[in-house]
Amino acid sequence: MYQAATIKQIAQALSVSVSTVSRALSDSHEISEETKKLIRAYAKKINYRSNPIARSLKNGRSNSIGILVSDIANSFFSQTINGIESIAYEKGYHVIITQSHDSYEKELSNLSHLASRSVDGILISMSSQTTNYEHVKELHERGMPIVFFDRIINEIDTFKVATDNFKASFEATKMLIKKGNKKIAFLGNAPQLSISIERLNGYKAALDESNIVFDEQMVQYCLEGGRNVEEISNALTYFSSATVDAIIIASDQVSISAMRVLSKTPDAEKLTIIGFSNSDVIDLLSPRISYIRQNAFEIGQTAAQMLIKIIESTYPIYEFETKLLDAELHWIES
Amino acid sequence: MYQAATIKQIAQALSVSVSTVSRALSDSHEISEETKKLIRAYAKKINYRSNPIARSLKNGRSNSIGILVSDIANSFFSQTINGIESIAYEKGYHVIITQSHDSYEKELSNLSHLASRSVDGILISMSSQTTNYEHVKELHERGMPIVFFDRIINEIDTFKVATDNFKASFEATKMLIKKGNKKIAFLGNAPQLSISIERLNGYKAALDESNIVFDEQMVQYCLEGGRNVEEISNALTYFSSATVDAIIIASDQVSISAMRVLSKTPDAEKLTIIGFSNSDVIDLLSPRISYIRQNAFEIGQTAAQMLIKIIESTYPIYEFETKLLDAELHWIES
DNA sequence: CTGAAAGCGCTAACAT
DNA sequence: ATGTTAGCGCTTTCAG
Repeated sequence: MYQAATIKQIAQALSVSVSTVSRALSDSHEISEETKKLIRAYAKKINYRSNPIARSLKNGRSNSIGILVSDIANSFFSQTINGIESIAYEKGYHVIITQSHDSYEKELSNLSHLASRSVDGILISMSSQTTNYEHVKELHERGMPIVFFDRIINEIDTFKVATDNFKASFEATKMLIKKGNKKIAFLGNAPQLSISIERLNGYKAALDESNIVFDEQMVQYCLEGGRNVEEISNALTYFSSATVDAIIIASDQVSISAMRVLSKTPDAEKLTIIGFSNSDVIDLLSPRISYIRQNAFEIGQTAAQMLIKIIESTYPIYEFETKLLDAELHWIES
Repeated sequence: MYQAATIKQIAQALSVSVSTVSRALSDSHEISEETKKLIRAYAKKINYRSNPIARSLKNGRSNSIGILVSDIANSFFSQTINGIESIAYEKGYHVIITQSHDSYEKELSNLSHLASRSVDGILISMSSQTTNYEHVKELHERGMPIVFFDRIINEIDTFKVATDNFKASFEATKMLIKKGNKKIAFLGNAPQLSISIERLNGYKAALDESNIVFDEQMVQYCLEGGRNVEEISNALTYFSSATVDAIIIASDQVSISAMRVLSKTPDAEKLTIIGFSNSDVIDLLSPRISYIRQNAFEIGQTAAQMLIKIIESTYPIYEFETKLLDAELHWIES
């Protein structure tokens, strides 16, 4: 097996103490330039690299952060992760990615896995099947730095980053109205998710502003977050039979799954669809779909910056900010 | 700050020694059932979790494996990662994912990052811009367990897993020929990649079997692996002007980018396209494209199993296997 | 069956 | 300017 060099070996080889080596390598001012040079040269020669695990044990920090998302195959999340990584890397942190696949059980086990002190903080986007937040609360109360992004929860007071979902949904709905659609339906992810609630509120507000009466029947949810195509198929069939003009789809995965269903639906062109999606091929799908693209990369960057701020803060932080970023509406004339 | 419970605390609280606690928690046979029960109960009560960093330092293993892929947003890779995770999780390993974004520099720094972070082994799919393999060789020679998947290299003797690219490409080309296409072009990723070479060979063999003379002019490569749309656009324009009947696209990312270009090309329907792709919406794109879907999840699982086998092997391994998995050809009649 | 003690590699307070 | 020592949390001989 591969045996890495240690400061002890360097110390013995040069007949100095380990502390001298340690200090020399961290460029301490209390070591003479000569010895520093000597030690650095030898360290380089035997290709010494400091053991991060030992250092972690010593100073109680692992210099790694955990990420919990529902699915990395989801374009929104893979883009967010790229944003997170760009900041983490720059600041010297490793990133450990875990996926809940929208399962509460998986979320639970991933969080406890991450929490067992191997990460300095966690970036969380909630699973769509989670309705009980005790596990996150406990983690937070025990002092684990946490930042929520995308699917945030109000129950915990910390930094949060997301798209301005209300605004994005409001504007999308207004656009649908402006284009002459009368009967507009809303198809969401699980109802307790922040993204579902905020996007529904934006939708309602837009209807309201145009004096369209909100109709409870025009709202359907996908409890399994778009994984279950049948769920979506049922909702779409229901909307069709209710002679809906347009649908706003409030989730990336649901948008894609809905497109799959619609591609096999004869009269799909009659429906105007606008969906939240960060898929890089959303504009190539048929039938055509207008879409709302979130600023995923920047959401990731912001979340990572916030988390590292908490981790590196010497004093406890009591003032937390919730940052909302604008999304882009891409209207496709059909 | 968050302070985790330690075995020391348990020991003091129950007036036993730390070693007793350690042994009790690892279910050693030399501890009485009574004390075990007592200790486990208290450990559970204060929510004790063993500190993996301390354990790593002690036994020289981190129980984590590193992954290096070009891009997690690529469906093939996100599916592969899911396969890797399923095995890793089951066997008690953490997974640290890094992306090269097909850059040689990034690959270099990620690998040294992973190595110094003391992962127990690394799963590698080479960047398309890498032509010098010294960095990987050195890592391997220093004893780091490595398994290559998808984009493998011959220069290093270890376990490897990939699609049977020759066969997949051979069959796809045969299908194109069978469907009456005469002039068949090949569009690949970077030419030194194993996936490019093997798929080109399969293409050549199929032409050969049908007595079609191989024409060097009918082969184009994308040096930037599909990131640069212009590169692809040029290749496609070139093929068009050469009145090609069909194109086989030998890379996931290139397939998607090519579709983007073709969606804006007037006579795109005249071309028959067949591309390697694991995108979950490939069948919804327009124009229609036939596709070769790799068994990504299983590739990931196999690679992870191989790596863990190396890591956990007590004796050095000298016999290495290269496993090739079949892909599925999805022919779409247009 | 249980305890004492060493040590994994590193840092830092406390000597000298 | 350099050395000594203790200790981070855990496992594992070695001693009872």
